[in-house]
Amino acid sequence: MREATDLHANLCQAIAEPTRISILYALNEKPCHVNELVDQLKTPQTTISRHLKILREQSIVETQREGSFVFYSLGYQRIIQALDIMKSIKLDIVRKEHDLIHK
Amino acid sequence: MREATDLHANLCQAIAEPTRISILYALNEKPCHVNELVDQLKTPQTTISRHLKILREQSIVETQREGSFVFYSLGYQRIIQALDIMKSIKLDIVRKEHDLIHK
DNA sequence: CTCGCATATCCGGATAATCGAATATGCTAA
DNA sequence: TTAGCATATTCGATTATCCGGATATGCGAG
Repeated sequence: MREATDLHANLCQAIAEPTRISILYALNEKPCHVNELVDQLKTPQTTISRHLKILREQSIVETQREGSFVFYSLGYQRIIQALDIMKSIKLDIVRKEHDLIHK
Repeated sequence: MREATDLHANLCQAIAEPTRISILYALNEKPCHVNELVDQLKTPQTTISRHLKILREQSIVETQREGSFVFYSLGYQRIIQALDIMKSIKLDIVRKEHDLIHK
């Protein structure tokens, strides 16, 4: 199952980057065009477009042209469920570390 | 929330690698010591230990010494839930691609 | 067609991840 | 103590990832 695991890892890899995580949560609120993401995340357009390309290549997001704008939206809403689980685990870990330090 | 997102991404990053995914699924079956993983995954011991270190640093796995062996186990079982969601999404994507090709 | 905005790609350079052999450390038993 | 197995770390080399400025492409308005 090497190959399947590689594909699995590729998908995980695609969401394992701070800017891309922010993009996914933003798109979960509502579909956006590129410049909305640029403004919202205060990140250069070049950088946003590069990350969007990575998400597109993994089919995590979908695009729809509307005039000169390109709207992005989540292809699979349950990617947010997976991210939320990871977030809650991280929260548990941080809390546990904090408790250890403070006796 | 840049910092929180970075931590979130670090955790995601730690699970986004084929060998580490295989290790996590193996540990989900049962706790193992290092050489069991080496045999099971047919991967050099150096490589396994390096990946285990990364998982340890993120508190994803826990260790317990027993004599000269070190047993590893999952620190948070729900990491498997997150991985399963990602796997099911990947499966959907692959199926969709397949359907497109075969009309 | 041309202009201008929206978006995508190209480029070079910096940083980080991966590998496995070699080597070090830790523990047990004799 | 020493021998030997289990595990961890160091090393150098390779490969991947990231950044953002510069630039290219796509589309609508005029």
